[in-house]
Amino acid sequence: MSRASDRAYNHIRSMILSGELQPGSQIREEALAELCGVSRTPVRDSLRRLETEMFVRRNESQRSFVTNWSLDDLKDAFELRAMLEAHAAKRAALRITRDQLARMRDHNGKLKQAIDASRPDVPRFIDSNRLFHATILEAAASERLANMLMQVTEQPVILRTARQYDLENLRRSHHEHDELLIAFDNRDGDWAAAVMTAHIRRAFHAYAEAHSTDTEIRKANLAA
Amino acid sequence: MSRASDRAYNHIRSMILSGELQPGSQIREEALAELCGVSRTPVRDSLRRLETEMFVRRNESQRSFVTNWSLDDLKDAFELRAMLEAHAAKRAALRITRDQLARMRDHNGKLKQAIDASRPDVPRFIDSNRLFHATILEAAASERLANMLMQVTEQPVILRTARQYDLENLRRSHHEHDELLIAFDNRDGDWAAAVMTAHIRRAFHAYAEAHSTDTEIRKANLAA
DNA sequence: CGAATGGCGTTTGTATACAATAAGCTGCCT
DNA sequence: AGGCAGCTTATTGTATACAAACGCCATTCG
Repeated sequence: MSRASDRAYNHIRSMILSGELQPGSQIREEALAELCGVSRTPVRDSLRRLETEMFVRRNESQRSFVTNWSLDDLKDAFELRAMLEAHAAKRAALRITRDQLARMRDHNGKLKQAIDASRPDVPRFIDSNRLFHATILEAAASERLANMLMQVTEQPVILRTARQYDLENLRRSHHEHDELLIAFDNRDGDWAAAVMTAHIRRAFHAYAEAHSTDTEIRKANLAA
Repeated sequence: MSRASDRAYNHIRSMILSGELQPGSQIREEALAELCGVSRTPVRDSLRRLETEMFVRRNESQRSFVTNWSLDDLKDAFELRAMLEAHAAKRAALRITRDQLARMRDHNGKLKQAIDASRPDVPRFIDSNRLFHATILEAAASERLANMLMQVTEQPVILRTARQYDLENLRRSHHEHDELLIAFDNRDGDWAAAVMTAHIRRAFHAYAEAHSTDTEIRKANLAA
């Protein structure tokens, strides 16, 4: 994508994710265009794209609004993600090359280093984690599957999820990755799929728990 | 969507599906705009949309081309579709209402009538089939899932698939739908998912067989 | 003779003006 | 007072002009 379009897309997306654009609020193309310093044309492109990614929705008369996520929506997205990633893992187990496997080991090694540092290095954890999963997707060798997973893997939500992991959860991730590697080594697709399902679903529950704590804290603050 | 955009989208899509725009050939926005009788703006929108649906792909320098499907690509799409529809069936089995169930029965009844006519009425079969599956999706109550399934359910491929079904395959579809209804009646999600998986995978193999026959006929014609 | 480079033509990207549509308001009628 | 009609304004849709990027071809230089 080109410069203005990219800028608009990233800008709008980050405004949504940061809460600068409130969930449920209306979005006007011209206002965004000014904020992004571009014309309406690339803004329109971005909105269409964000719409397919479900960050934005349009009402029956074509007005755009920031999507208001419910916990159920998130659960839905995670459920689909778990299914798709498990499928990817299964495919990957049957196709993965020595080189890809080596790279995955490397990523998981770096991930462990990030945890084992005196203070856990969360950004590094996140980056290694991303590369680890990206390699699986590469080994799965299905462009369609990759596209779909992108749609359901809201990087931002993931990111917030990881930030909220406690050390225990980070360690679990590392061990699950290790088990995945063994399953891959054995070319056992069903095993890989099962480990992956567990991996994603645990992540969701860790997120949901942190989220509900958040909500309770917020409620408490409001009550005070 | 609005008039010009709609027109462009449908026109381009049907030109791709009919083969009027050959797989692999480059697409120029202005040429399409003329063909559709609109300006480039709605054409661009349509191309972006068709790109996410994988009917069109763009090279690294933003030129657009009609996607050239391989049998493997189709297999991929069907595999994902089978997985997603099975998931939908499972969710539907746990949520479906009396009314939705009644409508499904009705659609499947009409489908049977279309088969039982003196000569099978394929368009009516296709329509009832579509409504049957749409009702499952409605009962599954996941907008995300519905969106994803749309992406992987190339109506046209489906349509050609159904056209190539022999009567035996149409009857099988009817019976599989019947079994799905029983699974739904029993609120047995796993049963429903299993039947659905079988249903979609059978459809794929029926298609692949017909397709390979086609290919052989074409080859024979070329050789002659 | 081959490879690099520069310019030209083609194609896409962006901005902007104008058209169409829908929402909201105002005032009138009941 | 309530609701509807018609107008006004806000917002999106479409067309078009211009800018930028890219590929292709020819020409030149090693």
